[in-house]
Amino acid sequence: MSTQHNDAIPPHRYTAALAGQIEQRWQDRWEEEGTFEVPNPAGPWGEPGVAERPKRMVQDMFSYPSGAGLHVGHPLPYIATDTYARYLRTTGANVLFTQGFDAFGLPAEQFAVKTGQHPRKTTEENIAVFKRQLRRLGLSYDQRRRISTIDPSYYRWTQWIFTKIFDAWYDERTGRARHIDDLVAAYASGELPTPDGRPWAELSRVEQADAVDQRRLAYKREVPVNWAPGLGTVVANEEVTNEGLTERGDMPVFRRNLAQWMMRITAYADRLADDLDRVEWPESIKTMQRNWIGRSHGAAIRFPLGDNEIEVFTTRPDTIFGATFMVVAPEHPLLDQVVPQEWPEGTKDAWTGGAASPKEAVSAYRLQASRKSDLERQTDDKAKTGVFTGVFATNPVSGAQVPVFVADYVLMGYGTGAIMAVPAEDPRDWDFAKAYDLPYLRTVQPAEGHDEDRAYTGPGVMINSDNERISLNGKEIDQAKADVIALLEREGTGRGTITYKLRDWLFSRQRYWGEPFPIVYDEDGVAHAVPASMLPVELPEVADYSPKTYDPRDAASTPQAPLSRAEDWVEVELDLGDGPKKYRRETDTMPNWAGSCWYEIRYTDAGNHEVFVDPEVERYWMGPGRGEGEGRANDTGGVDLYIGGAEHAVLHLLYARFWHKVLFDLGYVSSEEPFRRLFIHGYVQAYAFRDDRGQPVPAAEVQEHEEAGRTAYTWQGQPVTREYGKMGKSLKNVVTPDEMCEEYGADTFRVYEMSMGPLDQSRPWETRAVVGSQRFLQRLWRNVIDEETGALRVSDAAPDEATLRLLHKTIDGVRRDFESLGFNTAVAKLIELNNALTRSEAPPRAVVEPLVQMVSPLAPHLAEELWERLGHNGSIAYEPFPEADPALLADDTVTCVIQIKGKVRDRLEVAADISAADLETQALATEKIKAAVGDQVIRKVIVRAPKLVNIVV
RNA sequence: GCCCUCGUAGCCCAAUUGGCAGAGGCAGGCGACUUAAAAUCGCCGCAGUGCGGGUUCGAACCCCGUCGAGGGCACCA
Repeated sequence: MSTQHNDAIPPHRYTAALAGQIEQRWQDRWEEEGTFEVPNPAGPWGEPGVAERPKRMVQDMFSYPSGAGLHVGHPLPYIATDTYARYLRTTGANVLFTQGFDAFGLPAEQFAVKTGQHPRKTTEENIAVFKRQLRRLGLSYDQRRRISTIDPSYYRWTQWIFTKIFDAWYDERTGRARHIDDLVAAYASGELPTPDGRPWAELSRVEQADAVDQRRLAYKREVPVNWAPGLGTVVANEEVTNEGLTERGDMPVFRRNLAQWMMRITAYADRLADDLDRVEWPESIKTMQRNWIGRSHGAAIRFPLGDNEIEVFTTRPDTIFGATFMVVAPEHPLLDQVVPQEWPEGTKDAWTGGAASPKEAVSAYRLQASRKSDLERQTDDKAKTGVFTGVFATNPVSGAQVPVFVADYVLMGYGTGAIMAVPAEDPRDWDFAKAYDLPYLRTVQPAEGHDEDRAYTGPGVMINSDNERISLNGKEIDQAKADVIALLEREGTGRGTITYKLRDWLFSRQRYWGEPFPIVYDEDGVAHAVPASMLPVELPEVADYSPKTYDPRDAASTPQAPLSRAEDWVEVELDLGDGPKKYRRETDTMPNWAGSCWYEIRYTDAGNHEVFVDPEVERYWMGPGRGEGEGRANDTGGVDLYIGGAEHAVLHLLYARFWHKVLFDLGYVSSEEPFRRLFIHGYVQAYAFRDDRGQPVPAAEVQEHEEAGRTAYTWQGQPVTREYGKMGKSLKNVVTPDEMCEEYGADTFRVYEMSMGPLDQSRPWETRAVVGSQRFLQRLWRNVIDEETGALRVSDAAPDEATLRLLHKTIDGVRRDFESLGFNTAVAKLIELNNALTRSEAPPRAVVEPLVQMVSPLAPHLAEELWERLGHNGSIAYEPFPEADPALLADDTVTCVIQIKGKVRDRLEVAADISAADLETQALATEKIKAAVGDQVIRKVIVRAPKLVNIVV
């Protein structure tokens, strides 16, 4: 047996194996000692004096414990928040940092349907795998605060919040939510009219309940959904293919109206839009939310049509003189009343769809449109279809008679389901006008060079827009809008309006693996909230997790949720205050979003089983004016730093904001927003390689060659092509953190992830480059520890001037980088300082110790180990971050560049505090400059002392 | 189609935010150590910032146009 290989490696080298031992040891110790458990000002984890301590709350978005485990992309944000949290602890802050699991959801349920395995079992197994993988990375979570949405002790409070939303209504007069009792009182006193205007006392019990339900923030309503009888479930729009089949199983989908729980998020549209101005989020995400809310100011305008009228919504009332026709949605109710028997005079052939009469044409078109799913109507290519309805309406401003069409590019669900079509200024109307031989009239002067064969949507002045009642010509668009609205309101033909794209949130799911609703129905079908004392309503065991399925083509069938099979659970006798009575439980469950709508609040007080959060605890961690919010005007409060991916830019972040605002209105939290500062991270992506048949080949086995000056790739000798994108099993390019920890150690992996590039940018993974981070940590180790003997190498001698200056510059720079999440540049500065020390025989302790401290947020295990070997007893985690000495930051002399017309011509060593006049004199006097200027006339000299002089000749 | 990011050396990325294009890492080359190799250490950078214009004394950075990559939304009147 040969031991040559082992002999070659010094016994105390920082290898992956040694790193592994060190990492394991410190992870155990942190856990035993509860190093990262953080106290609260009150409640179960309350400690005296905490309320006065500065705090920070740092959080990643929930992770979903999928069965596939983690790849190297997943931990990127976790390592970043951990590094940041660790840095914050060294600045004296009380840091709340933990992580939990968003563990309800479809994948576990589908697995359960397939295998009969209880979703709780598979989910908990997945969570265990995740926890093991994450533990190995040394993330400094407060383990006590880790929560999982599937725990009854958590979803008890999710249900409780639901009952609070159910028991609330939005009072438009005050612009906030109030308890439902206030609504009953307002109805009873006549302060608010009942829905049909009759006095409250005259309504029956069921009618009263109905009147209240109509204004609840959580309410039940018949809404159109995608019903797939073959699957027995309702599917989301994105799960329906272009062919109108389900993505999973290719089952037919039918549009059906079903009673579903809804959340009245539209009541908060204005506040959700306006408060974006008060949070520190990336502009791109704010824009996406604003677009999603889609608040648009426009006008509702009534176009007379015989004895009837069509009300349209438009954002461009200024263009009303250019409205040459109108379009209504196929579902528009007016079509049932106004379509005549015969084509009127002036009907063009193209308008009729080949039908003998308008009635036939319209009903044929409506039938055709009804067969399309929403998605089909939207993706059906750009071709516009429609038919003439046989009627003309009157433009209330210009007086023109305009033909009315029905077309499915107008949606019943938005605005009024009818538009005035202005082809000259709207591309969709333009397309329709071209297809159906309709005229256009420009009312905004197009910019120079505009293609005459296209609609013009840009700015300009109004043209062709005047008559005896109004003149818009020559005015800007905004002014023209205001003028038209004023005229409409004066003449009673329209009004200025605000509409939103945002719709109420469909909150029901016909699934098993979700939170049960805390709702029961009495014998009249009236819904009652389950009182707090009876929560949680636990998920019952069922024999079969799948919903009842039907013949795939049986459109008339009705969904039966999996919970409805648990009959013993559904039928229940409760005493809700008026004696024991029989009730039926709601059998829908909540959507995946519910658990992630408030988890940040629960993190702050996860051990409290009396309330969902102690108000004092919430105020401390999330209240306005604290942490990052200190000194901020009009601060909203909320988590100090929330990091996540852009895929949650709209839905999760909007829903969580909505719940938070309701809780704020009802007085349960002091913060107005859940996340004061948001940071969106980039993705770790990867190259994938395909052979000539387009099949992915294992990326790790692909070889790189130089071929005719270009890089070529081969796998097992055959050429393959490279593409860039996500990491995934099917692309055979997955690299896992486990492999990296095995091969290099967790600290190396952490440093590499942080040094790859800026956190907000995506970048490709390159295993080959990880060794650079390992070498850095090895050099650091070697600067402290002798590889042969294991002895300390540091000296107590004072560092030289240059090293000392470098140290203080590094401290200053690294601190700034940590503050701004610039971990890649922080690592570069630390490598530079470390490299400066490798030249030294015995590196000075006065430099080594601060270096180890600065490395500790990035490579915490190694830093703890070195800190201990340097003779310190406690953990390095709370050692105060080194302070930079300002006197050592400023150099005595600097290199000044001298430019002529912006081109560098000479350099000058000058004192850092040189005056502008002296510098100019010196610069003009150097030989090179004198030669370069020659006899040219100096027109101007720009001096930026002490670094730059620019001479303009 | 619309919106948001990003294009700097063979590759990943810096550049005190309008002032010397190069901090750090990978790969590569040369040298030292070694019988040799690995490891380690030292040294080595003419890419002018995707492309075309503009503003400026001065542009990687600001503006306009254009091409490419990634992400998001989608007939929202």
